[in-house]
Amino acid sequence: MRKVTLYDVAKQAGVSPKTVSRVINNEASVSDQKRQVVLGVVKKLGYKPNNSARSLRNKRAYSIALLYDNLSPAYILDLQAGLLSVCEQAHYNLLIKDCNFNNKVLIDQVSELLENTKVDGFVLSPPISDNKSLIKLLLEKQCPFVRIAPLDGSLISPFVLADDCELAREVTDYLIGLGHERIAFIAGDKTHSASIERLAGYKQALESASISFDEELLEQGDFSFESGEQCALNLLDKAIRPSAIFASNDYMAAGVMKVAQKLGLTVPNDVSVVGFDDAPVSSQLWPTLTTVKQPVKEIAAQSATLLLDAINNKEAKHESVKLHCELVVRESTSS
Amino acid sequence: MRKVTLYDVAKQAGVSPKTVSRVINNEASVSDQKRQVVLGVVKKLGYKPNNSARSLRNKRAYSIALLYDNLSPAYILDLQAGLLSVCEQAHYNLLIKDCNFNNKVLIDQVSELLENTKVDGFVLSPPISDNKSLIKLLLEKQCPFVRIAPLDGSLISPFVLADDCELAREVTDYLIGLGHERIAFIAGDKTHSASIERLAGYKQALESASISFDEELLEQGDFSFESGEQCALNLLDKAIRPSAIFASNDYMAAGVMKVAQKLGLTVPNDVSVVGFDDAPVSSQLWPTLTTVKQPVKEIAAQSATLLLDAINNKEAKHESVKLHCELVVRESTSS
DNA sequence: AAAGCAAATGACATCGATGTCAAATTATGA
DNA sequence: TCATAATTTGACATCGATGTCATTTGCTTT
Repeated sequence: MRKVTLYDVAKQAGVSPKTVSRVINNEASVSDQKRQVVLGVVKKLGYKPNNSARSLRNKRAYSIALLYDNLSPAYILDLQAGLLSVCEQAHYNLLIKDCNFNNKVLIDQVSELLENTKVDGFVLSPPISDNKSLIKLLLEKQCPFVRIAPLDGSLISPFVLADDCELAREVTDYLIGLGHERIAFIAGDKTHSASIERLAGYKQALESASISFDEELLEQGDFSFESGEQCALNLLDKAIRPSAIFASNDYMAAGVMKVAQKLGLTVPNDVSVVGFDDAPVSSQLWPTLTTVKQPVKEIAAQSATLLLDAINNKEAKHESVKLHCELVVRESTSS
Repeated sequence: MRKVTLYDVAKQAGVSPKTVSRVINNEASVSDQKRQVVLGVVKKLGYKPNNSARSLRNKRAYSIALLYDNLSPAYILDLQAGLLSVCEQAHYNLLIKDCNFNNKVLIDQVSELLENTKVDGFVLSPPISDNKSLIKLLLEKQCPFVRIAPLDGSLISPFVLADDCELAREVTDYLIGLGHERIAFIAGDKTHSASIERLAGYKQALESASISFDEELLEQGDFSFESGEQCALNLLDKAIRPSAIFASNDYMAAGVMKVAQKLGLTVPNDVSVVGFDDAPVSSQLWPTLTTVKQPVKEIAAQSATLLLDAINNKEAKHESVKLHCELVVRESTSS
């Protein structure tokens, strides 16, 4: 049983191959009648277009690439899963590219993907979403791309993000609701929009509750476990300890828990701790960590959808989409 | 500047396109003289063969697929990185396939990859490495594949694994060296060879040290955090507690730590804990976890190399490769 | 009913690499 | 030296889909 081609479909349907091609590609000038016939035969024979042939003719690879850097593995894997779900539907391939290297190499590799592999579009995950030289390149080459959680909210491309600010506000409100007033905040790497947004949400909540923002209670981390430890040391060493610490990701929160326990403090009795991201570690610690779950798969799926839109409809306007996060209350917080 | 094709090279080199093709594909019957000339021009023009055209003609996709199931995200990401490093060199694509679904769907999806995408080979990661129906399918279709850490050590395909048994022995020796005698073991999911091997190593070490194996000290987990908790509860509830617990992965070890701490025990003073895999969590706990680091990237790179060999040299004999793990001593163990 | 025009359709060439097979070249042996 | 075998080499067709452009069909309009 040979592979069915366009020609097989054409013969069965009694039309020319070109007409079948038109139907497959959803082109305009085909009569409804023939279109129906062709679609029928396509279904009957289980015809699937040959990607190699299409690529050859069209100079397109029918594939998109995900560029990522060393964030949390679980986050990256969820992104991949979300992208894959859409790509499979659309018969696109997903290429993955670990960009854990210097900028020059990144640019070279992306150029190579554009020129040789003819990748149709890119998904940039943070912090690559704001890589200036990369974005310049993609804009110059007019290659469609989508950014995930960019700092730069201009519509140079579609982008997708989570409502980090709102949820940070909600977390802080929740802590305030528990009776906390001295709530410390550990900010993350400034090159991620998430850091900025989460800090903003924290400040907003304080303001709504008329708690004045105290510079003393703000520490600057970089999303790593070690930075969490360091910041926690600074915070817990103060004359008057904060009664709650909100770290802007789970790795730093884990660092906080370690330091607290080392200092003989009990979480949450002596100090409440909150993280962000719902990384695996948040349910593998004791006490388990109250945190915020981002809809990472949905973010990725949306990104893929927007990207495919942009690829197949060059005139489409760029959109941005914001998705909802969810507070996950576990054991590391109490009044 | 148009893309360079075979024809451009042929013209410059003063030979026929077919000859260039022969050189590119390393075929035999080309005189050394012409071969040199062609290679020179190839380099000079920076010629890269067009994958779509090759695929179309050869009915091969120049890509391999990684099949994985929900193990630890960090493990999967390392596998991907190792595979990518080899694939990029060889100008192969890597497709990734999350197989987190039932067997029938898996088989369908793999068939689809074989028949439509024309994937050239597969890398099976555990526990898929021992999926009977999948292996049957691949053997029938004569599609090359490599298994990572299979239970079944027969050479139906090349396979790559880590020296789990030796390292489990080394870990146990290390604990014995610290003076421990009541060393408990938490086994992992039996469908992973790692579980079997790690248990074997543990038993061997006991035997060498003339410590008799005590059924009481063996618990059966499934690699999850929760199973670690459960097993730890069983173990720490005994009349005479074990003085050390060796969990066969880090997630279960994290579960053990949680339970120990909940019961008011101090790690490592009251009980030493060891994990396996060097997952991120092992350095995000307190105390940090003594564990074993597998060379996951190297395992993946080796797998890719063996797979590409098998693809490009159908007559090649199947090999198996075993790679070394490394004991990482951290804070969760003491005498 | 004839002319005029838009929409639908198809013939053919093409994308880039390679298999097939025949021609040209070189090597071998008598 | 010449016939014959072995090796190189190249002409041409082909993989499957689609762009180009010419042709046909169907529909207005006068």
